[in-house]
Amino acid sequence: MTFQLFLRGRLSHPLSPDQLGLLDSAVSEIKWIEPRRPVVRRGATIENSCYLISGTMLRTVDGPKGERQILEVSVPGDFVDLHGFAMGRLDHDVSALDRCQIALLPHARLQGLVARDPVLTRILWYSTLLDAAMHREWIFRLGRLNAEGRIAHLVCELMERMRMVGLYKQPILPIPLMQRDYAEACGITVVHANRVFRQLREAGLIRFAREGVVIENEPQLRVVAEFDPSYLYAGGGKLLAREAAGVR
Amino acid sequence: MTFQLFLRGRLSHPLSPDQLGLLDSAVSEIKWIEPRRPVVRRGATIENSCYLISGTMLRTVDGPKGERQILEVSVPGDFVDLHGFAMGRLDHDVSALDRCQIALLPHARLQGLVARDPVLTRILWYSTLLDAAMHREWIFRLGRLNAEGRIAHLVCELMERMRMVGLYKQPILPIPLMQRDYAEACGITVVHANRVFRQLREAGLIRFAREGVVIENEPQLRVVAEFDPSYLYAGGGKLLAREAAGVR
DNA sequence: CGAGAAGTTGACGCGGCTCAAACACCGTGG
DNA sequence: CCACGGTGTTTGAGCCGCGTCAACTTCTCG
Repeated sequence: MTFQLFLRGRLSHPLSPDQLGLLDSAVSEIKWIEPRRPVVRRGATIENSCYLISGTMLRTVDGPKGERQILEVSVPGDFVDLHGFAMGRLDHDVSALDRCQIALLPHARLQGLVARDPVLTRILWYSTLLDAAMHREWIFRLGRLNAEGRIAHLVCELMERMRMVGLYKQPILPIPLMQRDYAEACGITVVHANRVFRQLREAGLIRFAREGVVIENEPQLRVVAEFDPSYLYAGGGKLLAREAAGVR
Repeated sequence: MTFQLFLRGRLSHPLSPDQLGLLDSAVSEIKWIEPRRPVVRRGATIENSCYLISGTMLRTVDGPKGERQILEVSVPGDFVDLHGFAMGRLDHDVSALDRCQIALLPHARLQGLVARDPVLTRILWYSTLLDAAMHREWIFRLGRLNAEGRIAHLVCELMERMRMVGLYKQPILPIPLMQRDYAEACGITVVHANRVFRQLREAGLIRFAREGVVIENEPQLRVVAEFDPSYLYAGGGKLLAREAAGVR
């Protein structure tokens, strides 16, 4: 069941066996990617979209001076570059963080699928919009939080997303990001990321480890992160926490 | 012709009269919004999507401590909250910057349109993906550029987008953002935004004015901004182009 | 012509960057 | 078995970009 985790926890009704079957039938190939290997390069015209079955992938852009910015961390169940189907090319790079298993879906087959099934089309559309919603929260994170808040916020997001696909087993967040990756995702330097991790460790919130961050005080971490998970659309969309919490 | 500017410059084949007619028929109401008035509040379930005919709108989020972050500046021809159609609610606020004219499209009618016309559906999907692409560039801007670069980059983007819809007439960029808005879009304070504008003025790149920034040295501005417009997909995506042309 | 809002400027402090060095952890080859 | 180099983490010293606080000026409009 390749697409078992697809949109898990993000729809009010889970995908039907029919829909899962249709998606399965659009897969041309399943393959493994070695750690830190690129999968799609910015600007290349692509003929497949890529669904992540297991492992972690990174979406990044590089500035003209070589500065690397991580745009998103993809976890199992994510359609990594589905938007490439509607856009024809990617405006950023995609690469594997650790060893990844991916399914390739030729655009020609997606084309047929979309022509035949409007409901599934809407679902695919929705999944690309979830990406956009996460992008917006990253903009907020980078624009309005300090270094500590940014790292805490990123950890909260990944924790929440891993929980939705059933891959977060307390207290370890099994995503092997290095401190450099956290720095590149949060717009700070490695050195400062390290200082922030120390600070968070001494406050008893999280501990950094190779295999993944260890969460020691999730409630307090959320406070530091100013984290409101409603942008992740758990359950497919309901009331927002910030609103439900009271303030107008 | 309400949708004359829709995706102008973003498709290799312009929208057909049929497609424009279909969109027109989905409009329930056209109305004006006064400056700085909210249009959609975060979390509210919405029944219409909102297309911007003239004026400028802002998409923003507020943190729990009241920090406001601008997520995007919408210009005429933009479908401001089309993603609300596929998601059911918005995760951010939308408000008018100046006096705006908008067209409301009830989701029920969009629903019918989408069920009937797969090509137009793809085009609408594509337009929401353009938003996501801009979001990604904002992430890069906030994560990797300093204050000067961020403001320069924002100005470059707005210039380019206004040019695509034929609304940038040299040398004025007719978007009445205040310095506070630039600050809130770029993750800096008003005071510092002001210093950056002085710096850019003394360097002869741009001058700030109420009615809009005056561009004095576009090539150099792009250098400072590290600006690469490819993320705006001028000319459109390959796959989509074929479809828009009516090829099956 | 008064009042509020937006823009401008200075003084000062802090968060995060830079440079630099040391330390821990690995896989490799002698 | 140890020596070794490479990569990632940790920590310190000093500096600068940007934030904060607080005036003051200029614009706009009633």
